[in-house]
Amino acid sequence: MVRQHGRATGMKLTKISAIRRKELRQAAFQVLQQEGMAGATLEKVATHAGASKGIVLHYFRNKQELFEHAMREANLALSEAVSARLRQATTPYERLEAVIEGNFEARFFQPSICHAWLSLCAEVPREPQLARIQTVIHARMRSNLMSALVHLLPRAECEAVALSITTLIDGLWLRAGLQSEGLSRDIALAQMRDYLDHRLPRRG
Amino acid sequence: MVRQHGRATGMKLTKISAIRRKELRQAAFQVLQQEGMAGATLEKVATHAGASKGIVLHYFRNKQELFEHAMREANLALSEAVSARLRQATTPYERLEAVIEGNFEARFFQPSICHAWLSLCAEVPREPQLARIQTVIHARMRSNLMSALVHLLPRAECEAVALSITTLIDGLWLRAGLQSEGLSRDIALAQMRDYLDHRLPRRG
DNA sequence: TCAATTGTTGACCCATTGGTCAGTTTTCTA
DNA sequence: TAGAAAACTGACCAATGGGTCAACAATTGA
Repeated sequence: MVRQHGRATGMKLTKISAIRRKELRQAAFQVLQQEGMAGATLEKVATHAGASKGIVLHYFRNKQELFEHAMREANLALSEAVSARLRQATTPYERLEAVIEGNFEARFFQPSICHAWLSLCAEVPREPQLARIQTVIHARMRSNLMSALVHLLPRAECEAVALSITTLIDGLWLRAGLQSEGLSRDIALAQMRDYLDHRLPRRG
Repeated sequence: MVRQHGRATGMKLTKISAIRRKELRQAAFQVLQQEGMAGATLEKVATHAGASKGIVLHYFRNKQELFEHAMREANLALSEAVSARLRQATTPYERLEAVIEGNFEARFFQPSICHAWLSLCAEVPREPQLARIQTVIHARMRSNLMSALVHLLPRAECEAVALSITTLIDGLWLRAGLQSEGLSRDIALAQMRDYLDHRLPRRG
């Protein structure tokens, strides 16, 4: 809905405004992929979006706000991918798969994207806004997993397994961001399957 | 001559030179803990070590080299902790535990340290030196794990399990660096144990 | 003891960058 | 279609930070 998050004001939200903001958020994330947080300058973001530096600060209070929105935007895409898969899933196990496979879709699980993500994560401890977003992301991940796990495992184990799955996903993303050759999607998915096969009770 | 990069263990090494370098490496890592890579300026590192900016660049070519050494230093500590535990271990299972518990020793597994580590990781894709160090770290981790796993599992599964363990450790560190309250050591260790209990064949 | 080496400092340079602003162009609307 | 509002630009500013350098202090060793 954009409505540029709360910032109160009635905010008419001209079309152009919405479009430019989105362009800039995306440009910011793309620059992040190539340059990391250190090299992600306002000028580069502007250039990347085919605009001038001035306009970036016209739409975003400052650098932090820009990258905060970039993080939201990037997460939204991933989040929607998972939701879409979740909608197709009928059984608990399928819902588990939906969450996992959504997180490893080819268009997301790429070294440069993982790297951008890593850069954002590294800022989390010093940027309360980013921390909040991160919290939300983790909460949703947990919730998605739990809703499936409670039907597959004794209640007492669900929490731990949900955390393990999240941890594995994070760890694999980290690895993919670290190794330039990247960790292949197949290996990542195989890892996740291996975990589920051994941790979940046998089933048909 | 400084005999840079300690590697060639020749170790003539003026005393003062060796000491200063170590102080600076450590100061660099500490600043990283508090400020992240963005805020880790040469001036701050110098101040933190009770010296002037000039001296930092007297001992290290440039900022990259300084933080490269900081990463080496930090890793060395962790690495030695694992080695020490490994030396005490007799059975393969104990060796596994040594690696895991070494990676979660209380003095290492702290939010600020995990955070510093995260900051370093975020630079890896753009800093070939850091990438090399990271590669070495992963290689040693894998090797340590494999030497234990081959006695506990069919050969074909070892590689995957070693990767899973590494991934879990990385993921838990990441999480600890992200959440300010941090992930408690107990939970982290419980996670690892839970994984091993389900992935390794039953044993006495 | 006296040079030579090493350690150390602080001033200085320069490129970069986040952010401001005054003013110009485009778009919207009455 | 005029004028208000929004979009947009580029120049400018102040601060920061990496890196250089010349000079000074301490240490060493012959």
